[in-house]
Amino acid sequence: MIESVKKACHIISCFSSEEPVLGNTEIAKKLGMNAGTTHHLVTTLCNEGVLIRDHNRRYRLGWKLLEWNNNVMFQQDIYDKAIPLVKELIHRFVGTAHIGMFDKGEVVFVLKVSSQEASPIHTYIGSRKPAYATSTGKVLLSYNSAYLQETISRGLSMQAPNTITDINKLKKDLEMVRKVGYSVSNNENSTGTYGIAAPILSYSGKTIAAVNLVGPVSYMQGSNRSMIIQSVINTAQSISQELGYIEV
Amino acid sequence: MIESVKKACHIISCFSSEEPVLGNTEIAKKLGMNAGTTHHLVTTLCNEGVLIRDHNRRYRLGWKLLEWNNNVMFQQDIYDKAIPLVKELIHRFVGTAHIGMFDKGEVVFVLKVSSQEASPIHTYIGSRKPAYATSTGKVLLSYNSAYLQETISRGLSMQAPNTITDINKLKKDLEMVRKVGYSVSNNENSTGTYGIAAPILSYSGKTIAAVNLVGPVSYMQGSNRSMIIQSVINTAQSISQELGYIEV
DNA sequence: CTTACAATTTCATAATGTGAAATTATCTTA
DNA sequence: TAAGATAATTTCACATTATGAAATTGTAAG
Repeated sequence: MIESVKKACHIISCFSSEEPVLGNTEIAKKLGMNAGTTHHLVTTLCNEGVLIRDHNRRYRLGWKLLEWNNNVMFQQDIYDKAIPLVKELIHRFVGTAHIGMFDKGEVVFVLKVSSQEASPIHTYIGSRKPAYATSTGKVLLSYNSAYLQETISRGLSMQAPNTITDINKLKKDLEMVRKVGYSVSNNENSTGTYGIAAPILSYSGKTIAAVNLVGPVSYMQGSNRSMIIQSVINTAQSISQELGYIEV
Repeated sequence: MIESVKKACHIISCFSSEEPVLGNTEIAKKLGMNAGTTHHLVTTLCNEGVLIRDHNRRYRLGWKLLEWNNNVMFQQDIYDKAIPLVKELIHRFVGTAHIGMFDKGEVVFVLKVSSQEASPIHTYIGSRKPAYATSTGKVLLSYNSAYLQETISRGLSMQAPNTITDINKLKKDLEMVRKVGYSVSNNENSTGTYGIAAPILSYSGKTIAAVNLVGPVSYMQGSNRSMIIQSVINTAQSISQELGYIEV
């Protein structure tokens, strides 16, 4: 555990959409660090292109991160192969599709695509939601008890009217997900939205990600609900096959 | 200059689309570092979520980078304001539009949007090209002599049939760019493509970025060439105005 | 011009990262 | 399946390096 590297990471994490520009002392205060130390770290990060220094001697995130990010994308085998398949989904129906992966009790969205007419959804690539409160998350939990354990240990809290906050109820729900092969999130994560998700399997048959389609409750529960479910499952299966998974 | 942070950055930069997965010793060799030291750094980066460790104990880039990246995006004032304007451009014409900014002798593309029917262009968000060989780059060079100096000092080399490799020729070209207010790259950067770029100015009137439209030589030089030029210039001006620049 | 606050630099000291070597794990090949 | 080869990980003494208090310089506001 190398302290200075850890600190450097924390410094980068200080920046957000709310606070895109920070001064040296601001950073130091936020992290409870000495201003001199902070300054050394910040200067190093500037030299590496990770931060950029203003003419006002304030700091912002730099280009290096864009470069790194692209490599995260490429690295995700799943990514390239999934894009066209997910796009098909949003052309067939109106809504927003995500691919989510599990990390530390949460779902991280690694892909987001919306139909032109879709109502806006508050997610973005890289953003996170509690696993137990999302359709993608519940798929991932239902196929991996270690994930479930990790999630439960962090506690369940109300996110929207129907969030499942009872552990036994959650386990029942996940059992059902395993049985039917898809998960549903109805007003569990944000009010008014309804998601349907299905598992993406790696070549080895392990559930490594989930695709979903999210839309307004009324639309998703409407006449083509069963068609949507089938399509989401099909998309997930196609992606799995692209990844080399062979159905038994 | 904090060594361990510098090293950590270099480790992250080791990963690329060609080598998305690396082992500890591979990294160490690539950077000429001790394997033990590398291991400590890599472990720290894993704990921070910047890297992910395989079940084979090999490493890939992690989620943290996605999170950070999103903040780079948000932070770019230019970004939010520019997207709708650039989209207009690619709806009017067929092609790929970029916004590029200068960094260390190169253009970094911070935005890329293509028309549905556009032929693929080998760029992506975060990718780089030599400044002297691209339309966006030449705009940035023509308004900033420090940029030009930096670029020249790194040398000019052939990128495509028409790349300008002579310093004086380049200077002449940049003079013209300043005069007409836009730049043209005709087979200078990749064979068969033609780009037209115009400057984006900040509130203070400084050229901070450039927009371009890229397409096949035949199309771009065709009947609506002058209309394209005018539109690119207009787009650039609209973005500048969005950023608070007031024309004198 | 003065005051106040933030950024930067300095420097002695303590803490921390370093790398050679040992150990353990994994993969290859016979 | 065992032996050999290669890679990952751990250990530890030492030297390097980061640390933070304080001094200095820079900047903004009144």
